[in-house]
Amino acid sequence: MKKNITIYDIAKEANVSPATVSRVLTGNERVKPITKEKVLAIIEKYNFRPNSLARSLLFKQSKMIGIILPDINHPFFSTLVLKIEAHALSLGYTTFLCNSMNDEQIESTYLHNLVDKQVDGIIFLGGRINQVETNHALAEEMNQIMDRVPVVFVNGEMEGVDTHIVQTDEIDGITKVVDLLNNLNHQKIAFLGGESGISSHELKYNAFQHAMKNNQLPLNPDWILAEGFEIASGEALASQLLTLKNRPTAIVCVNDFVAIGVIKTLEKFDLKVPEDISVVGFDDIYLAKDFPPGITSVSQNYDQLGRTAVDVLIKRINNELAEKKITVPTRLMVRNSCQQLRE
Amino acid sequence: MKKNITIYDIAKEANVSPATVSRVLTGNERVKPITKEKVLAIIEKYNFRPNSLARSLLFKQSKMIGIILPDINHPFFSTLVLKIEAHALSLGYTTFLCNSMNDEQIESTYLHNLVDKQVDGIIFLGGRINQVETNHALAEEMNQIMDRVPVVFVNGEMEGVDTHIVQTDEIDGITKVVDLLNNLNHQKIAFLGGESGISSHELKYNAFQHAMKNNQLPLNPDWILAEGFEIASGEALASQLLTLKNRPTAIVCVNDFVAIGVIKTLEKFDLKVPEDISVVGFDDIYLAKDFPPGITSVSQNYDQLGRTAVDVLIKRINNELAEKKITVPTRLMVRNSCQQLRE
DNA sequence: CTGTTAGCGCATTCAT
DNA sequence: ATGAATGCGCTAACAG
Repeated sequence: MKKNITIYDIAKEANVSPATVSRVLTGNERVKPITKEKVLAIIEKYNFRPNSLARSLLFKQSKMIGIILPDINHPFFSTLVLKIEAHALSLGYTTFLCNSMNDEQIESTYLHNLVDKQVDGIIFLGGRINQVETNHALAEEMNQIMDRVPVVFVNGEMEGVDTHIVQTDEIDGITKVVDLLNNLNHQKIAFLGGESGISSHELKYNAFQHAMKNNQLPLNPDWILAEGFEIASGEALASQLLTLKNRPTAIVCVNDFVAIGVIKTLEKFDLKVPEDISVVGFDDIYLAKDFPPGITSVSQNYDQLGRTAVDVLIKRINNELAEKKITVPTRLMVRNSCQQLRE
Repeated sequence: MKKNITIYDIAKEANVSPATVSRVLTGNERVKPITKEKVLAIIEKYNFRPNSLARSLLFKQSKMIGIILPDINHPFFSTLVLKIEAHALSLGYTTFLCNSMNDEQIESTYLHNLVDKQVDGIIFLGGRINQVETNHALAEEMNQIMDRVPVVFVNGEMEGVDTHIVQTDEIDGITKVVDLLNNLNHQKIAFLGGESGISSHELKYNAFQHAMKNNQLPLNPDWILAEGFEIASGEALASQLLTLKNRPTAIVCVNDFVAIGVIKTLEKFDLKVPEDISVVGFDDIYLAKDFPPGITSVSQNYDQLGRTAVDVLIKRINNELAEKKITVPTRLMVRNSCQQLRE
């Protein structure tokens, strides 16, 4: 294309040394106003911008933060990423987004890619850090990465990997949900969705069991069905649930997608939500309020979650101390998908 | 943190020159197997990985592609980005995502940021390239960017900016929609959503007018309402439409979000979709099939759109010829939100 | 087959 | 206040 213009070119045309150009660029040292004007004019003229690769090479910092996540297409992630990006940008960092498409291989590739590109830190969401049984090889890899660049986990952890964690208080979230349903007189409550071995499911499921016991509500194994986090999962699970003679009066879903699938299926079977059956989701994706009848859900506090992750990471980057594990509170968003049980 | 390990460290420990290490790294030149083994062992031992910043500086290519878009939170963009990223990755490029949050200022910041970071090319979606009235200053800026790095526009263009464009055949998409409704005997058809001055609206609106005329259907100005691309826009517009005594029997929406808002509102007014009124969307976001009753929509062929954009850009990066403007066909996804008009 | 050297673009010493 | 020299980590010439 076109020859790259450098500070040398600017210097030559301005009859100064490259060092002087560099000085006006950074503003770190004094330059005589006249000289400065002259240099600035040439810079303007050629629309010159310094090569940030060269800078990064010199400074050993790129001002880039890598983000690894399973799937940007999921509202939970896209919303969170947006918050992370905005906050990072306000702090002078650019973010580098990597979709692993839930593939451990791609995850590894990106992880190394980011290190190669000299990102200053990495925020890791979902994927391998979301597995209850830590895969040893993956943990090992993670540790190697952390030898080079600080990493923050969001909503996950790995056995044998000692890093900083920012997490949603999923347990408290589910507890609030069960309490709500209990207050609405529901006793027959189902828990649908998720996948055994995935911590964002296990955490919630355990919290569900606890909360049910605490409220002295019966746990019916027939009403505990796990089979994914997608809309289709919700549809499949609801269909399965409806084959039972003894049906629950309320359904807690592992996330909003599953809740959407469940609601769709219930309506298909001519069961009204919330009149015939109450449904609650989790995540409070932007659709929760727009999907009829408006889904009661647990908000993950995206903004706080994202900001905190960035703040912790940047502290680590600057070798400052940071809390090892920060838990972000949830907020129950009550909408129209559940109501008082009618006798 | 920890001292960065370089090829010099590897070289010293292996008793070879840095050049030799570099050779085994790139594999471009022959190295005696024994030597190679030895070097590889040390690399392995330290888990060494070459600094890609240094490489990029040398090669004057970063193997990075920048993507600028208004909002990753919108399914249209997140889906498209996913396709772009996957294809780019398969071709050895990493993508650098930038959300402008629909702010021209941020858009500019990112644009320059990407150039500074020496991306090899930029894919531009939405934002300034989506305005019918090109803003001169922004076009100027765009041209300056293009002096340094090739740019491909997706679904947009700017007056005075001569670049490569990949676009969805929105006109044909809308035409298909009107033809469909016409075949279902609808004559009273509304067009809702969008924003005057935004090309993704104007294009569709004009196509709508044409198609209506071609089918000899009447255009009722009361049924043409534009006020945004969001779910809330659809709700507002539908409410407005329903105040009329003379109501349409079918509604074409500028996109699926608007369609969702419209359907929500219709149901709220006890109008059944499609029994009482037919609704069609655009984009075929993943929700279209899941939002009751299943929204008939026009698919943008995300995969083809994304791949083509990447392919064109990479051709430009490699100074190969590429078609200046490529139009990607749409596909009508017929679902349950419209039906034959009952007399 | 391998070592030496130079340079990618920049900012920062150390001189002057 | 400014210029010359150096090095960040790497690879491609050029020698040997």
